[in-house]
Amino acid sequence: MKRGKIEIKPCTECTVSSNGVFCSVSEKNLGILDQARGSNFYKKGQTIFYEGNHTNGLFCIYSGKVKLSKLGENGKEQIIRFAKTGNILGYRSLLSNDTYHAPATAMEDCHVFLLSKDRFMEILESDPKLSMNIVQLLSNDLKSAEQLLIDIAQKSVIERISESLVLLQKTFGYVNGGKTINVALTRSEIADIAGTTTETTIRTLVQLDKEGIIKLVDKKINILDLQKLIQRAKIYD
Amino acid sequence: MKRGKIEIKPCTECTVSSNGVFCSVSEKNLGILDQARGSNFYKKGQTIFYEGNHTNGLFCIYSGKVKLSKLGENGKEQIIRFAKTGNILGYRSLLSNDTYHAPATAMEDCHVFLLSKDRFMEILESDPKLSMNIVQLLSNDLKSAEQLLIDIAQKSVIERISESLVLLQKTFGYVNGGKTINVALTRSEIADIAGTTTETTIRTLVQLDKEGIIKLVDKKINILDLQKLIQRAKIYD
DNA sequence: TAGTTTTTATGATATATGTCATTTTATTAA
DNA sequence: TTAATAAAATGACATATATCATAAAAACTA
Repeated sequence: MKRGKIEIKPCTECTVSSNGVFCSVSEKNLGILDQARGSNFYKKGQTIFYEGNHTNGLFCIYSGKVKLSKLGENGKEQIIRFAKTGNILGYRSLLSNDTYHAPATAMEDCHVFLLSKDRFMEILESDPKLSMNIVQLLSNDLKSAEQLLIDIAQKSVIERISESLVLLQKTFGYVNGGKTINVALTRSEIADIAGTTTETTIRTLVQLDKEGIIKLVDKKINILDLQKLIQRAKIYD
Repeated sequence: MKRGKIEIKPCTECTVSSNGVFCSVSEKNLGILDQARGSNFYKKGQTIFYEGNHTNGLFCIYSGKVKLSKLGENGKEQIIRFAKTGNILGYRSLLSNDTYHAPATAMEDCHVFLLSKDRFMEILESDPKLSMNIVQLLSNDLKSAEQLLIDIAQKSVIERISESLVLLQKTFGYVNGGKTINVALTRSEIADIAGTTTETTIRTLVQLDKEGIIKLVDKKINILDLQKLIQRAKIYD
């Protein structure tokens, strides 16, 4: 963990995102954030918080990619959201005074800041712009969750898999401007986004490959025809 | 529509709920609400707002029951939430400056107050307690939506139908302390909660009836053994 | 009250997707 | 580099649930 190599900027000089919830916060409050924040590293595969743990603060991703999932009664995982550099985590549970209900797992090595609940609430109360940002964040999450709900309830597997790929490309983009989706996932994890099994996911990806819509190269997924993929996903918006 | 018979109290004397979002609002702001509110009646089956319509305000249910659904690409409906006396509607779209994404339909005759967006935002900005309530409301909605998502993705039909019945009983209670769920729904609507078809819903309800867990009397559904129903739904929380 | 429409009920059948088993291919560790 | 482990791929088969068809009952409505 060559921590010394990573240059970590203070919150007051943060440039990781242009539309994060803290972007509109005052210089003074950013200073408070700096003093209050703790810093954690997580290796790929590590759990950032466990389902059922009591909420102790807010996480802010400085680098890396995170998946938020939820475990069904049978133990099967459902991925409900992704988070990347500049995003915050844990606010849902924190704000409804709840235990965490969706375990977060590092999809690659992550550098994450932790802000205590008390300190966050303090800044939140003194900054109406921030609370408006949080409201918008929650609204958008709710909108996505409802959309995912209806997709899983009503779409076929190939539509859901296609949609999952579109979501991944929208969220993480391409590897330096190419056609390769900029995130590494196993087939089983893709299954956990689309709400299906690993085998069915493999078969479906192979089918999309044969149709010339995507190209599978090892674990990399290239999107050859995004328009067709969106069509296959029956996304109209 | 014997409107004269219904006694409508001003917001300052509102007693319809003890935990509504406006319950903690100051007397002064309640007065403003009174002056600002418009009043609408909707007959059973009428749509309160349509998907895609531009957001013009916030709805507050004075009496009646409402279902919020979402239409899939194939036109099939998925019910995502219910609202009843004291609940508010339309805040999700309003707060993310969006068109409505979930049409709301009156499940019985409804009396609904309408508050303009501007006036609501005005009160919201002047009342930190209110904005905190809204944050909590959104958090809870998000939690439920994620739960419903994983249920529909992973549970079997009988589990989902059982869970839907438990939800209905929790939300609307029993008809005067008895065993009859205090809401009238068609089998097709129950299917739209559980994310299945009308036929499968009918068969499943008959099965639960045969098992002695519920008792179907015309359109009324009686819950004979709530504990067993919860077990059947695989609800553990 | 009779007639029309909607809802509930039930059977027969189809099918998408899950499950289980096995092989091949990658990835990781020793 | 080899061994060990994990992931991907593919086939055979099972099954839950959808779909289609029809009938019976209930709820409107003229």
